[in-house]
Amino acid sequence: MKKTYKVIFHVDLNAFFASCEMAEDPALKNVPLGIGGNHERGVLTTANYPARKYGVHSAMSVVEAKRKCPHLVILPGRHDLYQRYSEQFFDVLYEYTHKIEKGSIDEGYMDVTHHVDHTHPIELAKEIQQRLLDELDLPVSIGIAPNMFLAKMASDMKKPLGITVLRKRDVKMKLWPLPIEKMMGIGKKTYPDLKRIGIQTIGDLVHYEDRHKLSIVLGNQIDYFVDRAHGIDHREVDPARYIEMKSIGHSETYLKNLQTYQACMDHLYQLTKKVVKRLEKDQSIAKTVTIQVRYNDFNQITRSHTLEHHTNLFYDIYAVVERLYDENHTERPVRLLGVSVSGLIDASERIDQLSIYDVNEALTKEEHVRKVISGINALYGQDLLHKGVQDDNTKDD
DNA sequence: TCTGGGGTCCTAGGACCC
DNA sequence: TCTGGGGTCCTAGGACCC
Repeated sequence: MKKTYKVIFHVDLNAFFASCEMAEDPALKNVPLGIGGNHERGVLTTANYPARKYGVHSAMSVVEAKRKCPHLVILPGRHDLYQRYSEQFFDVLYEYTHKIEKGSIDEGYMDVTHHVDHTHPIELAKEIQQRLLDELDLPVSIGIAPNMFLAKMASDMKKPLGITVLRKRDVKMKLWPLPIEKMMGIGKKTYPDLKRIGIQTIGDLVHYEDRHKLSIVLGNQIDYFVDRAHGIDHREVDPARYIEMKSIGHSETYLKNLQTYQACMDHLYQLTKKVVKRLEKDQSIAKTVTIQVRYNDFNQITRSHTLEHHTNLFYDIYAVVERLYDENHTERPVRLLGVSVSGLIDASERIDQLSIYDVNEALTKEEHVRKVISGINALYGQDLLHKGVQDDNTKDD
């Protein structure tokens, strides 16, 4: 018989980056630990639970955290290590089902509807939690609910090492009393607006009568949020989501603001190198190049340019970065620079684009000519190499 | 609280095409 | 020619999440 409801787990690694470091070095387990850049402009990405006792938490500036907890140990963060742990974490989950949607590096949704035919959901959650602790030394909280939204809200209710069930009939007692800013999707901009019109809790949102006033704050997301507040969420756990990366970027905040054009270009060059390295590693090619410039007053601009064809060649991408910066350079001190690429596709798809020609010859010729021509592209802002190709097959309407 | 770095998604206007 | 309607792509900014 077909079930009329689903059983969704949201599995959330507790203090993930810190937990990885503690798994690697158990001596860190009982000391307050934060992960982040240990300098004046540093911010913590994670704090372990001993550190949280001092009021230290993620997104807190390192200066502030040290004030609250002078003996806080701060480690710089090793993303490759965390990536490996994350993969092992998901490998354990995949042993139970492949209907898993990654939420981020440290959380995922599992649709275990069919698995719980023969195991009680709570027993299954306990088993998964214990295994992750035994095998990887990683603590998780698990939310159990009939949909993704409620599972997510549930996993947040008890940390660390919590298991929380949130059924439809629990919504009134467990969800509605929560402050509105705890709701997924309500951030620090929307929260004050909701408060201003008298909404403090998720329950207040459910019972709000002036729909017009509410729509001014929530726009056309209004139905989305009201549904969620009722505990309604029809999304399916979608394993394909978030598997394919949509953009790759690097950015840096500088200890001292950059004052000169040359200093900015030097850093943009390095950032572009990092981005291209990752493009190559992922075997992807990109179509749009974006730079980000944040000034000392925290105002920021983004400027982007879309190429006529996808590429992962350094000289192609850097030529665009250089031109975008040239066009937007000012005397204002620069706090942060960023380079990112988007419109990513698999590198093998480029061959498909050229398949009407002799593939091998077209590719080698292209690789060769592009390096030479990218400088000219930078000057004229167009892709000269492909202009001729394009003109042959566009006029057809 | 003087505010990182990795991302995703949405909106809105303009260009351009049919 | 005094003015449309639908669709897609590009660009810039912004909100949000971990």
